[in-house]
Amino acid sequence: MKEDPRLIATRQAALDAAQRILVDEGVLHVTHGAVSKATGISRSTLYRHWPDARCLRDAAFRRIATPPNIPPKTDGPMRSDLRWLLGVLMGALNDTPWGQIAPQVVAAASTDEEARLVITEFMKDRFASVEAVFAAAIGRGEITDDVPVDQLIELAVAAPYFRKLIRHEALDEDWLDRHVDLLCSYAKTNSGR
Amino acid sequence: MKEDPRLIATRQAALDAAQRILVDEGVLHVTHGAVSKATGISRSTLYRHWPDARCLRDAAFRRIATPPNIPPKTDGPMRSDLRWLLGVLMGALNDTPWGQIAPQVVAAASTDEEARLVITEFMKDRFASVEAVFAAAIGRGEITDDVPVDQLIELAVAAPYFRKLIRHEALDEDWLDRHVDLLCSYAKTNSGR
DNA sequence: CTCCTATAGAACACATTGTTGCGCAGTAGA
DNA sequence: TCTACTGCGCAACAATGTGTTCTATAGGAG
Repeated sequence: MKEDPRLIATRQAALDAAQRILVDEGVLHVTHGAVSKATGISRSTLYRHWPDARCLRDAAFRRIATPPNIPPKTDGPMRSDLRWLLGVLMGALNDTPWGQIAPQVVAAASTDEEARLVITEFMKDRFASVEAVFAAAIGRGEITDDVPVDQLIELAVAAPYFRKLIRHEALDEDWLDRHVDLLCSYAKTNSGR
Repeated sequence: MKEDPRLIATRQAALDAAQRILVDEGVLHVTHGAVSKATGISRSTLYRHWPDARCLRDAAFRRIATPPNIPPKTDGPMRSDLRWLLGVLMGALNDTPWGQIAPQVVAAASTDEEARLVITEFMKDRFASVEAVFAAAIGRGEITDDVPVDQLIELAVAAPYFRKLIRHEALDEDWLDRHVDLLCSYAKTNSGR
């Protein structure tokens, strides 16, 4: 028993519009009325699919907030691996819908348990990627295992997020170079004490 | 020609209530109606003071987001100054209304120009405080002026914000000690190259 | 005391949110 | 093809929130 194609078409068109509104105008503007106006789908139909505003917003969030898989690169040298990985992260913040809705997910996480899970899982994944780079560097003997890796990981990820979400400063190649330089410099000068 | 005490009293009572609503229930619930119900002040009076909902919310935000004056401590040593300053910052994030509404300001700033101003001004102030510490350390010769101070300032502030707002991890004394250690260690080992 | 002005309160128009009932049209199964 | 089902559009509706305007009242300044 297949699903009625009308259901699928409506859901897809509505969520396309909801996603666009979420990115362009913010979560507050993702309403049944706005989606209806944008798509031509009647409000009553939208209410049948998503009983209230929260359901609709959650659906729009979930559509965007799925973290992409980052293929690991840990073949060294450390600076190269780190630069590549943080470049991917920076690119996601700059050029994908994720970067645009991240601030709203952050806000939601302060009151909403599910949003908090989404973001902590997301960060756990990011941290693991960075940790793999440092672990590989330790394995190659580039740095020693007495450097405070956990702190460096946090700083590595914190900087681009802080810069983008809170300061609204540009994330560009030049900044990234300096950021990676600082991380590597610290890691190396604190090796083998 | 003094200002009518009625004006002052009304503004203060209204903003007190608006602030409480903002912290307890979120920005969405900060409305003229809600403030009116909470204070007994009539809606028309509130509209006279803040012509629309956005003005009212902005006023409530600004009331909380106004940086408290941090008495500067730059008499050294650098580690002590930095530890003290970041301790104040951490305390603000942990124990003041600012820590509670910061996520909402971050989210609002992604689409709202006024909120962005609030947060960038706030950060400018924080950054200036940290910079004063480094400048004093350079003046005393603790570190040299070829250290990338701007980057260190950003990391110094980014870490607690990232940890609190995005990771929802604890900001405690132990973490702060390690954070300050790392910053100072980097600044000193990269002095006088 | 008198003038000025802030406030309270009510009435109003308007938009948004959410619900319900009905006719229509597209879909699936025989 | 015929029939039963179901999603959709539409209109009407209540409830709430937003913003305006008017008048009467009460408190403050000179």
